[in-house]
Amino acid sequence: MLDATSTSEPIDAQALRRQVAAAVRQLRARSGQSLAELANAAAIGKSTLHAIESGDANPGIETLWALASALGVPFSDLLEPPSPAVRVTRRGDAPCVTDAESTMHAHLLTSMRHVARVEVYDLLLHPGPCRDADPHHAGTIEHVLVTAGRLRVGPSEATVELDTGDFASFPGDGQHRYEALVEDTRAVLTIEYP
Amino acid sequence: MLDATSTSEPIDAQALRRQVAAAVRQLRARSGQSLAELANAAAIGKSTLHAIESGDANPGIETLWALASALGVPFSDLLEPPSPAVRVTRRGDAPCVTDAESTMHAHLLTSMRHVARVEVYDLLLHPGPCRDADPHHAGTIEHVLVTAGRLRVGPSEATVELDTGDFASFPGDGQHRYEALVEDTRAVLTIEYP
DNA sequence: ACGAACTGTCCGTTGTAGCGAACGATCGTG
DNA sequence: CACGATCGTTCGCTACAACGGACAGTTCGT
Repeated sequence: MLDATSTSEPIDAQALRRQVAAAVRQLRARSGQSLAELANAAAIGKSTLHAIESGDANPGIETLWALASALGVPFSDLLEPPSPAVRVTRRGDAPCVTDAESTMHAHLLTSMRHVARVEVYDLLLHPGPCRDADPHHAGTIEHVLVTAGRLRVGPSEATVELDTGDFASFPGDGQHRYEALVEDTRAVLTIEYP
Repeated sequence: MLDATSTSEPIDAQALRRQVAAAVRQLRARSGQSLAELANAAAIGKSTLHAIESGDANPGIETLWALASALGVPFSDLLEPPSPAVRVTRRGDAPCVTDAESTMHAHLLTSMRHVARVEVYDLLLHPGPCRDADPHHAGTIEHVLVTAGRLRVGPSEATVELDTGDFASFPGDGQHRYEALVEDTRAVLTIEYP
């Protein structure tokens, strides 16, 4: 019901510029490109890119689109702050919706918008580490709800421990782990492909 | 190395302008605002808004942000084409995937393509009938995996009984029912909005 | 040590995004 | 029918986004 589209939204123009600046700098650093290289790849001026990265420019959407294309990321990655590595919702923390007769209690765990594909898995795990054989496509996000037992999940460098009823979301395009901590651990896995 | 992030992307600047133009026109029409009203609400010039809606402008991100705010939609709604019609491809059986060490058994329950929004709920139900108060938008589909207890679900005229571990999908835009048959029935509900 | 080839930053110029004001079109109302 | 009100449109004007080129601070080879 309640939308609450996302997290911290830029409120003023200043914050918006800083957000774009930070995103571009970070993405360019990740790709290892130099300022001139990226400017050339995106077919924009070096000074233009510099101004954007410095936060003292209000780039047009065409310029920004060229940048996003050259960086190989969707448009919104430049405009919205990156989501944290792992988002955990502990049992009971999620907003609860109850019907009139109070026969049903629904906890909204997550909401995905504009996704191309979603898969839902029923997971049964035995204790022991289990690394995903094939890393998924860039941009995939995994959502895990533990329905029985205890589970350690997340990106390899930042795993979290979930109890029964806990929920977590994390990027699935990098190295990540699933490790049941007790016998007969069960979970529902929802994979979100961009 | 070409992106191919998602669906139909604007390839050139021309298409991008037309996309933004169409989105703004449509959203403004939906909100019932006049051009002058929206321009005033977004604190931008009427002529600016007209140019954007006509597709002969390359608006800056600040202008576009102000527009998205005034329209009450996330930024990306103006830049990415609206999600195409829903086409649900349901997999009847649940193929089982097992990793090398046999510590994890994953059953693919369903796969949704090209959906605009997906919500995941953790459900706790007490025995007794429970009719959904507000029927969802046309085209929504609900997917239910019972993780504990027994549950009777489905469209009011065709409910089915699910045991623990069973999974079902059914349209959620009509009259439908949730009824736990035993105490402490739990389920994971995935709602798929077109 | 010395260029050569880079890095990112700072100018001068130009095209245009964005603005307010003026414009004709359309619609009710006295 | 004439009138004000509102619709979307068009027209200069100004500010600035975007450009190429010049600039200083690096890491390379030889």
